[in-house]
Amino acid sequence: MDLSSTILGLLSWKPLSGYDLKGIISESDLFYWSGNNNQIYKILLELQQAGLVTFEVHEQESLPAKKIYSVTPAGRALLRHALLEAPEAPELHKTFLIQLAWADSLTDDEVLKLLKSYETEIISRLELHRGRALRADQNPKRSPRETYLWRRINDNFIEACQTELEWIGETYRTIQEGSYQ
Amino acid sequence: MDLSSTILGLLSWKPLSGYDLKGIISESDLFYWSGNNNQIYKILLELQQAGLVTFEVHEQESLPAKKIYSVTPAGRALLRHALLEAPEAPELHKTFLIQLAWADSLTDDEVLKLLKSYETEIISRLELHRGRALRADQNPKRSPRETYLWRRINDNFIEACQTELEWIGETYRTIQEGSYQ
DNA sequence: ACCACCATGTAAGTTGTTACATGATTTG
DNA sequence: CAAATCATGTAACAACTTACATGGTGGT
Repeated sequence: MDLSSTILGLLSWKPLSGYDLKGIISESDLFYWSGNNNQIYKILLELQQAGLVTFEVHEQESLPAKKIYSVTPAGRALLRHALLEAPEAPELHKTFLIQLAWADSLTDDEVLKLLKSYETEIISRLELHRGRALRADQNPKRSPRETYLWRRINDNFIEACQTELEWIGETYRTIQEGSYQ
Repeated sequence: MDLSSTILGLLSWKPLSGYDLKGIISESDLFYWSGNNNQIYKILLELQQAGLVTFEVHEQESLPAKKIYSVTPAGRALLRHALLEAPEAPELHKTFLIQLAWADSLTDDEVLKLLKSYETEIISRLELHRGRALRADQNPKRSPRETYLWRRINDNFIEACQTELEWIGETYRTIQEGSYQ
């Protein structure tokens, strides 16, 4: 699942403009790309030239015109193919753990302070995902199963946060007590 | 924590060649970069030109000579500075969840098959990290705290796998029973 | 007045990937 | 005899980021 398949997926849900896609991608954690113009507009052009998407220009009064993209049957076929590819294990980019890995030159106090501020960071992520569970009305809900899967995807992020918080707590206590000796 | 700080960290542990760094980085999940030559040798050159590392050429009989890099005091100072930067929340690249997000066009059976094969993938990751806990003799152990932190970093990956497996199990059962309706 | 939002796009740069080149030595 | 390991490095390309350009509308 790369960015173009993700865009195909989004468009298979409902027709969207490049600007819409940018907004959705840059706000989500699931679609982890930055959502910058350069990539999105370039991919849309490529998809369109490959006959996987088409667009209609929607003129608006007092606002710039927008190109609303939707998936062609060929696009749907390609997406389906991509969805059946063998799942890959997640890539976890936990830079904080790298920080800890080389923390030997830091004092206990400095390490504890880092753990606390990491905890704050994770808590705010957790709040974010919990909030997202409530206003999930803009999620795709084409079938009961899809509604369920989207809730489960959000749960996945919530559970990851909770596991991380437990890990932080245990690590913090042990260092504070010096009981690793 | 970017790749150059990571390399500084590795060299602050013990002097290493570019080839060593490449091996360590490409085998680890913690240091999530691919560990390709192009980046590593380029960064080593930059670090050296900035006076953050130095190298000694070690000639070997019947093997190519190697440049063994180590950190200078300036390099250590910069690393310490990087270690005290505000921790960032992890970036989770779970492409499988994106696959599920657009799985509406797949049958229940196809989704279940994907979940099973994702489970297999995660189990093998778990085994990998469990194994790594046993032969952790090549980890840095400059202090009891560092030994502890490296064990905890490995635990973090193990716990993430376990949480993922529980999530998979619950999702699988619910879809199999159709009890999301 | 200034900033944000809408909506498209481009330019310039950094980072990251795969593949190649060299060449001796060891392993299957 | 082919492949992998050791060890350095380069070339060509793909992916990604930040910033800019345009220009009207609406809010503080």
